[in-house]
Amino acid sequence: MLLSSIALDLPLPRLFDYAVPEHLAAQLRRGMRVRVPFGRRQTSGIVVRAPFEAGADAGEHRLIEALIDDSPLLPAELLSLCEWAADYYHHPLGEVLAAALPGSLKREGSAESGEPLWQLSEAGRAALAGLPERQRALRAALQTLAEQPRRGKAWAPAAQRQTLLERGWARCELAPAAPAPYLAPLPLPELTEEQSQALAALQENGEHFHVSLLDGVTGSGKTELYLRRIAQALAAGRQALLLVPEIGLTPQLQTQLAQRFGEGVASFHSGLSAREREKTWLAARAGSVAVVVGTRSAVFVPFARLGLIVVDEEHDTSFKQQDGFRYSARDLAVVRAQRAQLPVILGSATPALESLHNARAGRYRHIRLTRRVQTQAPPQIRVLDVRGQQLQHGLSEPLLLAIDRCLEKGEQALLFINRRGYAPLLLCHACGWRAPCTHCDAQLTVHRTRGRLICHHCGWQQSLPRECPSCGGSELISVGQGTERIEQALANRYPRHRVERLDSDRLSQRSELDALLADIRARRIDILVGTQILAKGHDFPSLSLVGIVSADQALYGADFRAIERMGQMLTQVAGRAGRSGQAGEVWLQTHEPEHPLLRTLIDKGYHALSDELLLERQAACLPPYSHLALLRAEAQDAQTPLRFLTQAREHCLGFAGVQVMEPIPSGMERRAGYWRAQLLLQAAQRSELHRALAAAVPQIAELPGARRLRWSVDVDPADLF
DNA sequence: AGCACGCCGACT
DNA sequence: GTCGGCGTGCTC
Repeated sequence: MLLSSIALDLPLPRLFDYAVPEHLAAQLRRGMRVRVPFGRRQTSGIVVRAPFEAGADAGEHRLIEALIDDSPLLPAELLSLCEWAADYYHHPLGEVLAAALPGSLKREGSAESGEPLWQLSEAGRAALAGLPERQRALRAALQTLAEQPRRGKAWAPAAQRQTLLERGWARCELAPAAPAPYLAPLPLPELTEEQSQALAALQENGEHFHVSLLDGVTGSGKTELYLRRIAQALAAGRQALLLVPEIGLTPQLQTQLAQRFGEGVASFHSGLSAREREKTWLAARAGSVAVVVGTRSAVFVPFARLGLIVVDEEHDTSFKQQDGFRYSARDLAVVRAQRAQLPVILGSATPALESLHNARAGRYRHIRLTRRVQTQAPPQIRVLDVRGQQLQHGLSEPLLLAIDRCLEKGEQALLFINRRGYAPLLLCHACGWRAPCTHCDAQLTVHRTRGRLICHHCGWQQSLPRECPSCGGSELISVGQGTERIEQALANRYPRHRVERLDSDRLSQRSELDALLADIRARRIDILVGTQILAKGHDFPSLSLVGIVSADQALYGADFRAIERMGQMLTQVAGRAGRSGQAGEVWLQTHEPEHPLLRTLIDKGYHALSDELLLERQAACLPPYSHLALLRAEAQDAQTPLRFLTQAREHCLGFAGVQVMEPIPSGMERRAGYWRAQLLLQAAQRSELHRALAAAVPQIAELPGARRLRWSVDVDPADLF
């Protein structure tokens, strides 16, 4: 009896073997979707192991009911990447595959795209001689195929094609679309000397696997180098994948891509409809789209002839999926490139410490761009010691005066504060009551324009109270600053100038963002207030002043990556200043002007900071000098997660080189009504950590309590909360 | 995850 | 007497 292993979209760490009906045996191949009975229902799955002879001990097997695809929906390269990822992240393969498929193709759904290519098999050639004269139609079909492979369906009637497949006399593959000829639009922007050298370095290993860390200050022209390398891939008849942190926020990049590659560019991100995503996915697979630009999940888009992967802003944490299947798209991009033997470029002005460490270790080629294309001087960060200073809504007098001067010169100013809303806390002056979220260990944020109190952790909201719910007092004060408050304060101070706010609250609609960015470029906006959204790759041509309202939050951050993040964010925001001709000034308000790491960043820059942080990490045995995995658990009461993790811990113990900490409540223990806890595993060698997880995770899944709570494995966690 | 089976509390 | 709560077990 022939069996085939099928991956089903279930949270179970195993495959299911089904019996293969005779008439399907010849056609069934890895990567095809099949319909199978499962329990008392029907579901669909993906063939992971092609038909194999059942061993003597084979138990009972139900029959595969039908094929959904004529040819494998998942190309071999992608399927094996998913298998690798399931293994590495210790996540069920069926769920990994579900994450890799666009929603509409997860179940049934026809995947007709491009032309099928039919070829005669060895068995078919052999059968040709022995086929009786009477079966004229079948003979004719076989004869046609024997002459040459055929595209499409017109070469034989459906019945005969079906028979050929069933008997294994023919195979049907997706025929790769012919590459569209790539014509470089002229003239291309001229490269600086430094850019030319970097481009030469990027080309050095040709089209084979190598990782280039393109480490270039903001404005040094990394994007142009991506475009050149992509153009080279296209000219060689290949396709390219460009991963970006958040696509909706980078319309400029989209425009540049469209200008350079025209219709050959397609995007892939959550802002698109299921239909649009499916279209891009299938077009890339068929080879009929040249460049795919997409967010995290685009790392799973199949390609007929992938030739290059670029990860822009590789340090960005949005490449890490934060729930369910917790993969890192940046890391998977490198693995994918390695397995497919392609070059990959990781680009950033502020590379992750992991990437810098890989570059130092010689695993990545480190290519640096230190000069800006348009201005000579990088912006100088000036520290504003605000201790004891009179602050107006968090803004100090010197900063306000700097804004005055900036506006007088007719230039634009940008105020950065990494907090949405009006104020992070509502406090009763009479009794000290603070507005809490009833579902989280957090305060509600005041949103004055909407007249609401909103929890930024679970989304819960209520209307803004007029009196204190605790004592009835009427003096409720907003403590601290958010973007709304800064916006309002500046609008009041500068009534004749236009002040706008840019944060995720304002970005409900894409058209709004476009209009806002257009207004900024046309200098219709004088002051822009916003969160880290501002740091992400926008060019503001006449921006001469950047004010960072406070850097202090990050300095007290509990996570071991807090300072690294702060350095990245401040460097990225500061990089917005002075992009065309003017030098630009950056002011940073802080209560900790002497903080040594803040000093390093300001006086010597991000790379000096990262050098120091790497030393600290080495001394503390933290990543990238060790490897972490976090077991997370949450339940509706406080004890269940800790109890579960205590049991889970037993299964993690006893592996050489792996340290298993005690389970502890998470940084914010209660969130969205759930009590959360975590268990940290640490190992000097990745292989040791992997060995422990491979043994422990299936056992943990079998724990009696495992079904009464939510739990997950987080390999290479982005944060320890 | 579904979807069953199975054994204890308040209802027509 | 039964409707239905969710604990436990299984799915090739």
